[in-house]
Amino acid sequence: MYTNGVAATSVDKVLAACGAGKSQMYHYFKNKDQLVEAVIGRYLETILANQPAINDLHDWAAFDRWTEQLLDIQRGPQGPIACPLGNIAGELGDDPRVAGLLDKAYREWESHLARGLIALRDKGELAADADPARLAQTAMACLQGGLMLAHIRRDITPLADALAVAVGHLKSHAR
Amino acid sequence: MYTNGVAATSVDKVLAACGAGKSQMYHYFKNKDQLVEAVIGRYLETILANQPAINDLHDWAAFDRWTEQLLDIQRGPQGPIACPLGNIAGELGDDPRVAGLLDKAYREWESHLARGLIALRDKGELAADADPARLAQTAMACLQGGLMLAHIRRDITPLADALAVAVGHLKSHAR
DNA sequence: TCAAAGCTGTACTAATCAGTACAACGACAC
DNA sequence: GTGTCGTTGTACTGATTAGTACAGCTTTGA
Repeated sequence: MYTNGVAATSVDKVLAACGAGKSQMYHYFKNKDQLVEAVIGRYLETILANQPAINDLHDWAAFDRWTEQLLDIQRGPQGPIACPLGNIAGELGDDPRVAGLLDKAYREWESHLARGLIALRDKGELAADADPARLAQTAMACLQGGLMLAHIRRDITPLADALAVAVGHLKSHAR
Repeated sequence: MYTNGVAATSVDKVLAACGAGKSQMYHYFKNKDQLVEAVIGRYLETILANQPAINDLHDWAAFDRWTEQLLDIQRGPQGPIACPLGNIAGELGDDPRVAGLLDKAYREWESHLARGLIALRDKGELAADADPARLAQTAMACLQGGLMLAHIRRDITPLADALAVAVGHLKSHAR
């Protein structure tokens, strides 16, 4: 589903790939939509597991370490890879049900950034009137766009620049 | 295709929607892939036609008018809408052929921004060592991510903030 | 030991898919 | 008029789709 899209990935292909029978699929999932729902959940888990630095945003330098970790993932052998959630968003974002799930997933992702920003605010290193959730949302927008362009271009530069702009924007609220 | 994705939109549905027969489709297009190719071209035309302000980026204030125009589109009755090119990128971006077409389309889009930046540089209002193409690319990344989040959230804020950050970044190179 | 409940393999259906075959249509040159 | 070429409608094919039916398997609990 990540590589070829959700619609182009039939249930039969999924089952063949994992060596399971059809009765298993329809025993554990009501239909393909519910499978996709589980896939979205798995995407978020994988994404967060791949960027552990997002859990240690205790100072401003940690944000730089986080972006460096993101860039390192994208420097892999197969070139820049797309964000799985972004892929789903493009294909199924008009479906209100899927949009809701994606919204939740992104908010969870952003909450890690917001947590770091709140810690900085509590330490007096972020302006008291700064809005951590909104700042995190803006950073996520830059990250997502950078990922998408980097994937399409097979070039990490758009992501690197977008992340630099995003973190620069966060730091512009530093105290 | 824009609403439901490419794979979920059968050739038969397209033909039914426009009242054409199958022989017409396969007379003018070799196969569905070529139809998709034409759709991508049409997407770019529509996108550029919807933001005429991108052709008049003669001073810094014009960049603000351009972002305001983008936001006005998204303030429409049906809420924030996704970028058609971004949708295709999510579903088919792993296909090298499609990725190339999207890359070309985005470069064409960005070239309008770069043209404005070059004009500013020639007037001495942009730093001489600034890279217009790269700045345009970064702005596009922010724009794309903002569009995607705004669409998923049914809220224009992520796009507004991302655009503000993008133009702020451009202006940070002003002379 | 036995029955119930949970689990799985295989075969199937009806619908839909992209693409083809082919006859017939229209305009236009001569 | 007539033949040619570009165009179109309709019917079709074989493959694939999501989902179901059902029999048989395994585990569990008493």
